[in-house]
Amino acid sequence: MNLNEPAKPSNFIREIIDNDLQTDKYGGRVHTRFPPEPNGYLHIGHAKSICLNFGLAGDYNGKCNLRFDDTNPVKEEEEYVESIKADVRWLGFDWEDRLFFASDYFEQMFEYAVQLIKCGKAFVCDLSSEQMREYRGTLTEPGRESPWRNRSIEENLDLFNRMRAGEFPDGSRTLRAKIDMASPNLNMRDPVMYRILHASHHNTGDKWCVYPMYDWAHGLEDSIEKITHSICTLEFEAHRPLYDWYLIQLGAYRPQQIEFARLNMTKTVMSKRKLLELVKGKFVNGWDDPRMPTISGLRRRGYTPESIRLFCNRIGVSKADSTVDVALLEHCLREDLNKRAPRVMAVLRPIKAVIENYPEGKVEELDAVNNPEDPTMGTRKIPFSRVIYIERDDFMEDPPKKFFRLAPGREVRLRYAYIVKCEKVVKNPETGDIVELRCTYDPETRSGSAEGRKVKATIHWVSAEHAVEAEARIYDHLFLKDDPGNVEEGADWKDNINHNSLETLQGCKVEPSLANAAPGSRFQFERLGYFCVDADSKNGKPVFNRTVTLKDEWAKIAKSEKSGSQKQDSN
RNA sequence: UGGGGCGUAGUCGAGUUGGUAAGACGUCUGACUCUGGAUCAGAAGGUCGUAGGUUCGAGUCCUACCGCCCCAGCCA
Repeated sequence: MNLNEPAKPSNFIREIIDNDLQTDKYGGRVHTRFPPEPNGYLHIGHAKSICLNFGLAGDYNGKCNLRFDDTNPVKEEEEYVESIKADVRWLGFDWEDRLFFASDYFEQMFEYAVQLIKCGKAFVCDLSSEQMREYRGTLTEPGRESPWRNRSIEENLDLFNRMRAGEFPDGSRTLRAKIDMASPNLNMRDPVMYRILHASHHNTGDKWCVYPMYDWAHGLEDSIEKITHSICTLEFEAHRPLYDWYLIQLGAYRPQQIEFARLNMTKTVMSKRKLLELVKGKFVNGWDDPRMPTISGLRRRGYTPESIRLFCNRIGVSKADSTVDVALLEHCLREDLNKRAPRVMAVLRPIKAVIENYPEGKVEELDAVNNPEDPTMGTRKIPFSRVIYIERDDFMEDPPKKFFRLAPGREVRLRYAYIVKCEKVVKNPETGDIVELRCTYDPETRSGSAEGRKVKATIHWVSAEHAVEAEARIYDHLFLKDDPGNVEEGADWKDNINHNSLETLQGCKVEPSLANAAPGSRFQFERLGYFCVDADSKNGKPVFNRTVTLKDEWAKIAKSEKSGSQKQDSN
């Protein structure tokens, strides 16, 4: 895959692979897999894993499988497998003909289990889950062996087959590996391999009523698919001895498990549980709410696959717990969109401006460049007339020193048009609100003319007569704090939700070219930010999601002045 | 507390066989600009968790300590 992306920095996984290639451990092959459980939507943390696994395969001329780890029918649904496939594809990765399901291997896994029983390494246990917990011991005390641990091979075989046949109720028995109840690694204290679950599975229906546990299943899946490097997150580190143990007992092909640190990001939450809670609790409008860190949310927000891949390559891979600043994600987005997004003029909070000395009824078609970063994107015509809308924030009646936009008696350039001067402010006599601005223009200053007068600012505008009415959804971070999960005792992470993370603006005025913009298309609203057409748009009434603002020097100045004056207030 | 991991600038994160610390984001300066965008130039910011030791020399090796994360689901 040629993504035109810079070389990825080295990391400890590449070192392992390089070394394995040198020693010919896997015959020169690199074969990875992305193994999601279809029990939720993918998020940016999964994107890190996807980019890692598919990226490595691509860079080393290997392969990467998409495999659903669907071993728990009570949590998994078809809806999730479809969304996951769509998200991986959207991110730009291709599993070709290698779409697999753990459930495809259930029969084979069962046979492997029989093999383990036959060599005396597994047994059917009748302990209840509570009893098993008691027998397991604690972190500091060894466990005790199950009283069922020494059943004969024949009895184990018989019982295990009858478990499969559905003779026993849920929870009544398990198949367990016979390892070591005194192991300091609790995962090795005779772990459960199969549990009885009379539940129908999204893939196998009611064929099975015993389902394999993760530790038993995962290594087998990797082994069956001849995976070379089985990359997973840090919490599975303590499971690696078990992963290895099963495959060694079976004499099966054994991949190398490698663990890396999962992604955390500021101003958001990443756990499936919390994400689900946000959706179920209606704190957001579904999994694809543009404030969600889900792939579908980011997509709807207007993120590009390229920007997400770029981000994943830039954050690197390591074993240290870390939290990446969301500003880096946003930086990658701007970097990508800056090159590609067509520029367009849109006024989000309009204020009317009448250019008094401009002839009534006259309309000029002015040339505007579509993208100064890319001349091949050409130009377009935009209409200019006597009455226009400008951004309310671009005018201040009593501006501070560092504000150099429009104010009474001051001049600014209207982008692609003329220099205008504010002559008068018209207010509602009752409320004192500014209703409109009366301006004059200098006919000698039309864009492209040889005139060389400089003004301190250029602002965007839309001709009132030609404006298209639009809705804009202004998104901000979903959480107030960098680490929403880090709360005092008794407090809830949801207390950190930013209740102003969505502001819906009606009556926005956008240039006519946007009237029928296709859902999903992305634009830069000049001076404001990048916006993406939402699927809620109707013909002639587009809805825009603000993807991300432009970097805004003025916002920084305004903010620091504000906090400066607050400091003074408190003194 | 038993076991397994991890600790390099505000945040990520490179640091091959020991020769006194890449890069990116963020922050701050300046230049340029018909987007206060982009671009360009530059700056600040690190006792490499701490303390010892080996060595001419240690982020890299040794020892001890400290801190953080994970494991006691018939979840993954």
